[in-house]
Amino acid sequence: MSHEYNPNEVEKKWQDQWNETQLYRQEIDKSKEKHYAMTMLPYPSGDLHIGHWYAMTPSDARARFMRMKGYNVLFPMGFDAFGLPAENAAIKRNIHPMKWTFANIERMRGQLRSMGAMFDWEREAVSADPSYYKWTQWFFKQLFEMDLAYRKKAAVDYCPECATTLAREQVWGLDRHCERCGAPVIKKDLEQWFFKITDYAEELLDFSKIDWPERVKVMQTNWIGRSTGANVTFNTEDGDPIPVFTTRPDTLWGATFMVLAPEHPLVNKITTVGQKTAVSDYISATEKLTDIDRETADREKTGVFTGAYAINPVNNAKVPIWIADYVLMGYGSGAIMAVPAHDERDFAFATKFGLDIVEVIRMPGRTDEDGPLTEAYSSKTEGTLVNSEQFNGTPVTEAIDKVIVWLEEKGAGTGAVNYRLRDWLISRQRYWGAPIPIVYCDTCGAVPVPDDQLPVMLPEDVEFTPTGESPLKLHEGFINTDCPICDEPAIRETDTMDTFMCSSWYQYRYLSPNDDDQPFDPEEGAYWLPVDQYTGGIEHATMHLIYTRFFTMAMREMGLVKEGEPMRALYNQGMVLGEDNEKMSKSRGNVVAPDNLVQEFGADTVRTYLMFFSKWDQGGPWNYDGIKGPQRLLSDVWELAHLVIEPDSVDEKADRALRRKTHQMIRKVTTDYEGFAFNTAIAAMMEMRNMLNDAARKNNVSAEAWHEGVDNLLLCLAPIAPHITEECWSNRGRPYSIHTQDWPKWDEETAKDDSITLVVQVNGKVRDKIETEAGQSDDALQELALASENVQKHLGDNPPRKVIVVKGRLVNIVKG
RNA sequence: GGGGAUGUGGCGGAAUUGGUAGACGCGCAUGACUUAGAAUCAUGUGCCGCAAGGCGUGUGGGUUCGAGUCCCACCAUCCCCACCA
Repeated sequence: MSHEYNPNEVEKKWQDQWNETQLYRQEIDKSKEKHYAMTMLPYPSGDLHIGHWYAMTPSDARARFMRMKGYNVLFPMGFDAFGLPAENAAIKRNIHPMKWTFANIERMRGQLRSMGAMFDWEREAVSADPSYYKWTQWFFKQLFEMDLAYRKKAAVDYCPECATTLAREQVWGLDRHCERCGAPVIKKDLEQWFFKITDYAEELLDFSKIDWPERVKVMQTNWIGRSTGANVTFNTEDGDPIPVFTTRPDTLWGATFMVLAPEHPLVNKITTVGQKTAVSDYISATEKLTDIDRETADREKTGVFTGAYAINPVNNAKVPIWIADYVLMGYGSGAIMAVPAHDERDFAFATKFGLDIVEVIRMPGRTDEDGPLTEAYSSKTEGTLVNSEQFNGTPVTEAIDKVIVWLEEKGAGTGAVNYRLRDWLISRQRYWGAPIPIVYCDTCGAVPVPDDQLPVMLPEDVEFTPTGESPLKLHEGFINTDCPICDEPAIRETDTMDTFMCSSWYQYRYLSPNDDDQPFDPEEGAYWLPVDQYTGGIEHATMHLIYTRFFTMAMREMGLVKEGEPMRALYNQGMVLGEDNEKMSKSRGNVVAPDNLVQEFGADTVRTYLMFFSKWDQGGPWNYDGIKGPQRLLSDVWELAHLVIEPDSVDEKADRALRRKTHQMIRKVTTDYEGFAFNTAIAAMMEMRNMLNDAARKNNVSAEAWHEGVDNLLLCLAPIAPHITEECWSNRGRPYSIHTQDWPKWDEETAKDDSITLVVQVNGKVRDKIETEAGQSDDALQELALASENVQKHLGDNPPRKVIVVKGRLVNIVKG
């Protein structure tokens, strides 16, 4: 039996065999506990990137581990197949997006298979398939009927390059560029569909039911941006109410002016004749500003007086109303009460325009003699109220609540919560997405397409223009239809849905991807849901991972799921970088192509290296030399597994040491897999390999100890390197398949060390190391330590002042 | 400006969570095998020092018998959010 390890041959052989024997068919089995493991599905860009391998193969290893531990594991795969690149390819290369997408999927399926992952392809879901988007549309209708979808005209972020609107999350960077193409994003007034994700802001802030990384929870919390305070209504002199939100109702007496966003609907009405020109000049100047300029915090404040005044409801003071671009229409009510003494921005504005600054919070230690404030004082924890009538002398810490109570009694305001989270804009002016199933009728308004007419199919006979404008808008056959209610001629919605809509519910479609009667089979759902372990990149923290939570909460209202949280546990992997420690990119020329690696090293080696070079959540640079370590490990495992061992004599000590190592390895690998620490698990298996190598060379261990070691090494390695372990297992005459074997158990007694290295310190510095029997009493260890020659030398004549014994490990002697 | 994370040999990274710093791997050095190389095997490998010994986890302080780990201040890098009222 002198066959060489040929990875490509072995991998092909077993991938075929697994396929034939349906080893990875995943079906309901109520005799077993279920485990729904899921890794984020890829976009079919055409080529599998090493990043996909990095995201998916450790996730696969974890799923395989859970399977061997006895769980019935569901580990599906699919494609998030709608989206812009397909359309861009269509425009550039004159290929239909559908053709492009499905060709890519075909190619990527093959690449994904080369990973040797345990995906159940029977459960594959493809979001661009009509049988899938039928249900995406159905969900849109459900949300519409639940009043969670609405249409409004809004100034939305628009990418001129992609010719479509973007969700706020898809606008990136200080310069506010398009997530996809990098072009600067502009504002545009359009009628758009929104989902009321803000209705769930409070529940989305509650992470108590899920075990997600702190980082993601913090990012989502900041994104939702809850702040508490009060809504207070100021009235103009003409009696027009201007509601404002403030987090500092305690500073109301210091509100010496108001500022409205230039887009505020009241601006036109209240501006006095004399200020008309100045105001309209300012508004058009603002419109010309890019968002880059407008939203830079350290920019000098600009603004203009409207000529109008409002009445401060707490003291009836007459305060001027200004407009300024530092107040944003999209947050709160688009208007603020300005308290220059206690808000940095208002202070800067008041200073520039010579507006009154009234101190209403007295900072501790400050007196009247200190003169006017030189900067805003905004502490929420220190200071007391002044110039605030009956509240004078109230500490700030109590004042906020007291003022709210008083405002409510007086009818001037109410306690309020405000969120930074906006409703989710889902309309896209693009072709390659799920059409929004709405028909506009002159008499009946916006009417949802009846269920029996779903899906609203994307027409295939479309022409793409270089401008990127959606060809749906030009497709007469698509646009013109009849109203489902009154049967009169009507017009179809030509926008399609944000692809995040498709990926918000794919974990449900996997349950029964071919079901034509419902989004998913409830029986499957009852068994598999929710997802137990989700893995994927951190970049989705405030997008996909918020959307899918919202979606599931809404699905709970629809009665489709029991729990409002889609994924119980989440793990974020890091990123593989290029050899130069930089993000991989074509322009840098540091891209690592997995297909070539598989050719050269085999999938098992690539998998092992990816899981070995760093802890999974950290990521790190790829290194072509570094892959040699895992490569040697696997070729050694191959040799060891095929070795025939016939010891002339057995060295009891070596035999015992090998058995101990075996059980220590099982223990270490088991706990490491549980915590996604594949790197240290592999290190433990390498130690095992080293010891087996040594035993083989010396030929001094029993056949029992040897086979126990080799078999358990194969079992431990199986989740990471599924092909080579299957082949070795099979060649050793073990039953098919290694992947359905029980996860090995370790014996604590066998794993126990029988000797220890006692570390002896004097004043915390290591002065001796003594090999001694394990399990001795503290007193015995202390005696042993004190007897050390080296210790005596360092101790001198004085008796030790103190001796600390760390059980079974260390003795520290404090000099007298 | 706010929030979060990270900093350990030539390199990737370990460290039972306050108890031997540097596991495991790469690389390197020396040796073996070889006509030679590749591969493989053996031994060594934090730094300074012939040695005894000393120094060492971004920097400076502190707590402790004992600190990579805890506390305070600072430096550097990365990520997220950002005129959010």
